[in-house]
Amino acid sequence: MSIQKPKGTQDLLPGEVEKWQYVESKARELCQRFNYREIRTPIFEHTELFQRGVGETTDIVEKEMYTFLDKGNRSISLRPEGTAGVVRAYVENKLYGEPDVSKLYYIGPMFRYEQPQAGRYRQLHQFGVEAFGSADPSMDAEVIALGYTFYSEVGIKDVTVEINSVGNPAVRAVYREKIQQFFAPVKEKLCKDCQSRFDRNPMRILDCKIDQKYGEGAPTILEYLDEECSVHFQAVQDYLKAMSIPFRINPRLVRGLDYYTHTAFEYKAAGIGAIDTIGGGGRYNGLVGQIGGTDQPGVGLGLGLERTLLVLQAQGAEIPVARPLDVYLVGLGEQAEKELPRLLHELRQAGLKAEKDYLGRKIKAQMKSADRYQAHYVAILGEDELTRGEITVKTMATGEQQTVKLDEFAAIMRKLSE
RNA sequence: GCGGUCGUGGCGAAGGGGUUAACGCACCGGAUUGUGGCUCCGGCAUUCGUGGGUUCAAGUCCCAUCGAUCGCCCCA
Repeated sequence: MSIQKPKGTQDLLPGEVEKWQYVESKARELCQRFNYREIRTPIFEHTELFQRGVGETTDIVEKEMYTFLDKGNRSISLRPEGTAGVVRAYVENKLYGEPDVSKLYYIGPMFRYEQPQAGRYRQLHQFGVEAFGSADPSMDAEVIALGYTFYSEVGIKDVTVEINSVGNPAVRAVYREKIQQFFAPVKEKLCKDCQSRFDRNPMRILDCKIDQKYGEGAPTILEYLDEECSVHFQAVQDYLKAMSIPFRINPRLVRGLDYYTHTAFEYKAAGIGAIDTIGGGGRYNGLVGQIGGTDQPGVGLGLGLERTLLVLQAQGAEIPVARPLDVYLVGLGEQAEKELPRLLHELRQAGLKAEKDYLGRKIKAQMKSADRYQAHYVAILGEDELTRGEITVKTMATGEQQTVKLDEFAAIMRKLSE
């Protein structure tokens, strides 16, 4: 058996890759309008960054990282998400010293060692933004709006925005205790997943499909928000309403990363089997300080590009693919064929998309090939034309033919193709 | 990490122990000495993911392994 791609990875072949280019260009163009600038950070980092940043007890760090020792015996991990690396770069390059907030975006691969399924890969791609330096709720709202705008401009219909406040560490500690108290009496009746959630992440029990009935009437974190948290959360909502970004409050929304404070949000859409989350993010006010910088507030999001494309496909969206050929060159006879590379190059220099045969096939097969490429014109150079210094140009749609001077060929083709 | 289903040509897909591995699409050649899309004719898997086993005989049964796919935990 020949070598295969590693489990959970994909080859993006021509025909598919154009869709990625389309989505990526939409993201870049959007970021420009929102005044976010691109940042490119390494695909691998010191493992410690993710342990400290993402959180030691998260699933991502506990069981999903690609970690290895390099030849210098350093523990290195492929990045499982984008925020930690960007925060590290922000701190290391002292971007907090800039006169304004830092608004950054990235597009690139992330790696998680998981069992693949619909919409889940070991190498996945995210488009993300991070905004540092402002704790203002208008920043949260802007980031949420940016993600929503991305989905709608890329052509996805029916994206649901869910938001929640996860408070601050003090609020969460209190709430965690309350929720454990609430579930303690029925702990033995919960499904086995929820029994383990009880200690690890009790808020998740509320999310469980099996134990819905036990969750009824459970306290929500919103009831325990302190003054500051609840004012912030209300302001985010007000801004979203003012921007006409539809959203719904989901007090049970919990994210899988430890660093979130205040606002947490997710984008959901149907069409990828059992998975409905296509992107998410939130505010992370303690993170920059934890990574070692002077403490700076931040808010960001990460959107899954595979999931974006899958939902687009499920919705039957048409994504522009390859553009047809302007000219296909056919040569008949040795002498004429020798002229083709030069003519082809002239066409291309004139800005045209042009092609010829490289397999020594007969004219019939070459015409067929031109047809497959949806060539607008086929230019045929035979011995007759060559001796007269001319070339025959056939308009494929009509079948009409004309003869043009060889030395005016590229210029004429350019005019015809305008 | 766990569970279900599946693995036959470039693609889709029949065949479910008996020995030339259907068919469709695509592709290549010809009918048409220098012209595409339609039609007709012809060609195109020493081999059924890989390894081992059962059998006189194995795509076909058994085991293992790898992969795909879907789901669980969790997430993009």
